[in-house]
This record gives sequence, structure tokens and C-alpha cells, in this order.
Amino acid sequence: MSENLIGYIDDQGSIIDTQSAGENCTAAPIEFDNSEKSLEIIRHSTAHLMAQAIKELYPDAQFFVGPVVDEGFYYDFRVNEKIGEEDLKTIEKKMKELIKKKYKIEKYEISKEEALKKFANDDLKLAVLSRIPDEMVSIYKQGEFEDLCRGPHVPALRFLHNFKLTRVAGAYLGGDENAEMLTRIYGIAFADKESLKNYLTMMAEAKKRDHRKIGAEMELFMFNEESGAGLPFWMPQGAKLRYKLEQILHKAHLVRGYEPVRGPEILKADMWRTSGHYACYGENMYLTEIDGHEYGIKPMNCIGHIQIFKQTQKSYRDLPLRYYEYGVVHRHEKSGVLHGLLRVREFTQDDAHIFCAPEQIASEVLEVVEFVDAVMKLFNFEYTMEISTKPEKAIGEDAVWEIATQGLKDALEGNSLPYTIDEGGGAFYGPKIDIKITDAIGRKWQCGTIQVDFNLPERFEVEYVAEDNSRKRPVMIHRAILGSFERFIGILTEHYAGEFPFFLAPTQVIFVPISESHADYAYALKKKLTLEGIDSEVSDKNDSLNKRIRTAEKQRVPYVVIIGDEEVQNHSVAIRNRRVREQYNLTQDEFMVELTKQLQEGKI
RNA sequence: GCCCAUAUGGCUCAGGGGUAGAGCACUUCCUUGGUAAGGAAGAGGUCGUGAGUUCAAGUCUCACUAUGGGCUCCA
Repeated sequence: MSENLIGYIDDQGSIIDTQSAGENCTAAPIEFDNSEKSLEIIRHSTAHLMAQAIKELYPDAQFFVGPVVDEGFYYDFRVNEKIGEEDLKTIEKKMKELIKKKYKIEKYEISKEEALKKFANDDLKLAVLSRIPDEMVSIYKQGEFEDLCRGPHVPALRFLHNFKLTRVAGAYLGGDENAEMLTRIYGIAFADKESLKNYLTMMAEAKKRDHRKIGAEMELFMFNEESGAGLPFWMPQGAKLRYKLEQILHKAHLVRGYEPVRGPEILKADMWRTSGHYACYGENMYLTEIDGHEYGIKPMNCIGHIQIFKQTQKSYRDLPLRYYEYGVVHRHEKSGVLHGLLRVREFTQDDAHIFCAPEQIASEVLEVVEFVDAVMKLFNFEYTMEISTKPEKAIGEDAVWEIATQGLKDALEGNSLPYTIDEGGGAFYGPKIDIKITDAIGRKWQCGTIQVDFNLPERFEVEYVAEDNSRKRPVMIHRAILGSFERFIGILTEHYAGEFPFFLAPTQVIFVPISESHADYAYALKKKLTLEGIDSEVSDKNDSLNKRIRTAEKQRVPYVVIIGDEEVQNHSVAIRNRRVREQYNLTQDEFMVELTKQLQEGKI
């Protein structure tokens, strides 16, 4: 048996550890390295080692489950003491001590009946056992420590050297919000030291581009304790960035036949009762009372658009009718889930509702998908799409669901865009496509969504006059592309690490006049840029030239333009282009051409 | 909402039971410099909020607020 053998893979791709395999196993061996399967074994064993250490430090600890997850492993357990970040070091130290004891990891099997007796005093293990259908269960043992476990494990503790406990958290027993909360410790492990080090470095790098950190540095947005959680403020720099994004998207909507509309922030509660939000979404709504009537602040924009549609009589000739709004919505998210700009309580959706006939669904969805693709390409985003189909509890006829779901599939296949299917994951009122962006550190965020809705038109008795003069009910397609400006800008910030492309950058050009005599020329240029819709600043503070250049660079402004005697005389500019990291000189006219060209890149 | 942690001038952070420190930023002055921090002086906080313990509390305790890490991943 090889020194580095830690398991085998069978025909089905399942891992068999050395404890289970026996001497003459013919399956493909798994060597001790950083392959996916190898890491799975290593990390699972490290979780057990951690449990053993915890048991020694906290003898009353009871363990629930300790699986391998995408980002390492964790173990859920119950202790009487509080465990904080500081304690992780102690546990790590104990783990290292245990390794020195050179324990082998041994396995034996017992019947479930015996196991129930063995763990009679451990309600957590009994809970685990109750979910195992098998007759026989396995126990893994290392030194004094024994644990009910499916495996797989490395043969001995000597394989577990390169690990780090990363965080301590609370986790509900079985993920159930109403259940008891256990302590959870997360960790990561690799086969070698170098990989662990690289991983930790990568995490530190990712942290540097956290949108909250960059948002504060660049003065994009802020929160305020006195005003309340999850309520963002946009500072001038952030507002300039957001405005540019709004403008780019505004034009993109007009080109695609959308019409701008706007509904009120607050509507009578009866409206929300009719829509079903009051019953289904009421917990997340902010309600208030005015002159004896109950009102609700809108959590969604659909109702407003429906009222606008209904205000005048519509013909089949008007369809598809596309209304869009940068709709400000308020949702009472749980305090614990708020997260920078990525999850807030007030946000603005790039929301649109397309009223169309059922047979128009496919072509409309296709157009939206193309719109989404254009936006994603503009920012070089990777994204995936997922179609969610009819859930068990749903309204509407099967035939209509069929048309709508097929419409969604046709649209994606017609555009040769890959998608996955979430069977039964649709909303009760219709199927949907979710668009998920992968951000700079690999996290997936749901941003855009395309939902087909048969429900609201019904509830609000929306109608149009058909060709044969009969009254027909349109279908509504709800769609958002960014999802919300808040979340999208948060993701953009991390994606670009604050180095926004020229057409988005809050301040696009910063002029640095060498001395006071050059300031007038700088201000004249600034004015010229303003007329072209380009945001610029003049850095004429009483600081040294070097200092002002440094400050400008730190602000991540795409163009730093130095103005001295030479430039004033020749009507030229000396450019430090931060995006391409080059320095060069241009005439004023050439400069304007270059900037205008860059602005064009923001067109979709 | 729940678990754990954190909360000191605009920002980043040090301090620590006897009435607060640094760097950056800010203000003023000198300096007018050709591509990442010129120099000097100055102003600014009662230590998240409220209560409690104590002769005495940023410093200990409790509550609240806010922020951060988590709460699908099933022996």
C-alpha cells in the first residue's frame, strides 16, 4: 500500500476510504494531494479532528453533523460555554497536539439498534440516527474519540497538518429557523502548506475589494446608525456613478420600445389585498395609517403599472406594451441578513412590466434575454440562467403554463444560451428565469429576473380589446435586469475593485495644474468636459504636485491630466491613463475625441 | 429574527477603573513644485445610546442600536 494512498474511487464516482476498502481493493486509488476527492477526505477528517479537540477542551460537547462544504468543512455542536473567535486558536493548538499522538483512524460497524443504545444519552446523535435508513451504521474511532460517521476518512491523523479554523457561527439545528441554535465552526484544509497559504492570501485579496471598504474609500455611499439599518445614502461620488448607470440603461430601454412610467411610493392596503401581497408578503411590508385608512409602502412596482395600464382602454394593437420604472421599493428584511449594498431595506429596481398576449410571450422573453446579455457583456460579467417551472401550488390552466414555460425555454435555446431547470421552483403565478451573476470572489448573486404572470392581470381584471372586439386578458411579464441599482453597484464595485470603466467612473478626469498660473486652463477644460457630460475635477489645493498626483491616483480616477506651461502653450494635455497604466501627451482636440470614444463604450 | 464578535475625533487604529492618544483627512501660513506623500502651526472626540456597580467608568455588568462573520450543503 502506497504511503500516500488515502482512498479509492468506485465506478459510480463514490469515495471508498482505506478503512472500508480492505487489502485487495481494485478501484482507482486516491492519492494524498489537492484533487477534489482527496480534499474531500482530508477536510472531512479534519472536521473530525476538530471535533476530537473540542471534546477534549469541552467535555460536555455534543456533536451533530460535520460535513465537507464548498469552502472547506464545518462541524455543528452544542456546548454550554460560549465559543468565540479567540477560542479557535486554542482548538487549533489542541488539534496539533492530537496529531502528535499519531492516532490511526479506525472504523467499525454496528447495527442501528446498537447505535441507538450507544448514543442513548446523546439527543443530537439520535437525531442524526433517526435520519439514516440503513440497518448498519459505521463508527470511526481515533484515540478515545468515537463518532457516528459515514466517512470517508484518511487512514491516520498524520495526513492532517495544513488546516485553519476560519470562523465560528451559529447555525440552526437542521437549518430550521424554529429549532435550537448550535455552534458551528468552519475550517479549511489542504494537502500541503503552500496551497493553504495561497488560499488565505486569496481570501485577503478578496477582502480588499469588498464593496463596503471601497465604497467608504471612494465615498460612494454610506449608512447611518441614527437613520436605521439597511437604508443607504448615496454620496456625491456614488450618486454620479449611479446616475451614469441610470442614463445608460434609460437609453437602452427607449431603444427597445419601453416607455417610462412612475407610480406612488405608498398605496392603500386594499390594493395590496387585491394583489395578494398583503397576505403573501405582508410580513415584509411597511404599513401605516393615514386618516383612518391603512396604507402600505410598496415592496414592488407592479400595482402602479397595472393602474396606469388600466387608466385608458387598450387594444390588441397596443400590445406588447412595455412600462419601465426605476422603482424605489421598501422591504423589511431581517436585521441579520443586511449586508452592505448587497442586501438593504430600501432599494431601486430597474423594473419593467410587459403586457402582452400569451402568444407573444416567447418573442418578448427573447428580447429581454438579449437585453440582459447586452448588459452583462457591457460589464464583462459571467452569468447563468435558471428556469423555474410550475410548482405544486399554482394558479392558472396547465395549457397556459405550458405555453409560458415553453416560451421561456424557446427564448433561451433560440439564443443558444445555456440554462438549468429548477423543477417546481416557479412562483405560484407563473414560471420565471433567474439571472445569476458570478462576482469577483466567485459568489453567485441573483440579479435579474424574468417572470411570467397570469395572476395579477386576473386579480385586477386587466383587459384589452381583441381583434374580434372581445375582451381579453393580457399576460404580464415582470422583469428586472440589474435587479436593483444598490446590489448591482455593490457587485460592480467588487468586480472592478473600484476601477470602474470610464463611462461609469464617478469622476472621470482629474486635472492637476502644476502651479496657480495653470489653473485657469484646467478650469476651462473642466467646463468643456462638463458640456460633454463628463465629470471632472481640478486638483488645485495647496499641496505639492507629487502629493496631488498621488491623491488623484488613489481616488482611482481613470484620467489624471497634468497641466503645466507646455500644455497651456500648446493647447495640449499630459495624461496619466490609470486604466491602461500609460503616460502620453495629446492635443486638446485629440483628448476630447478619446474621451468621447470612451463614453460610447457605455452604449447598449 | 437567532448565534458569536465588534463599537474610541471624518477615516484607520492604540490605550485602559481616577476625567483621552497616533497616523491620515481637515484649517491657516510658508512653499509654485513636471508625474505616488515639501514644511510649520492649528482645530476637532467625553470614548455608539441608556441604565447599573463603584468614592470614581471609555475602561466592569445589563439592555438597546448599529456593524461584521454565520444560520441549504445532512452520520
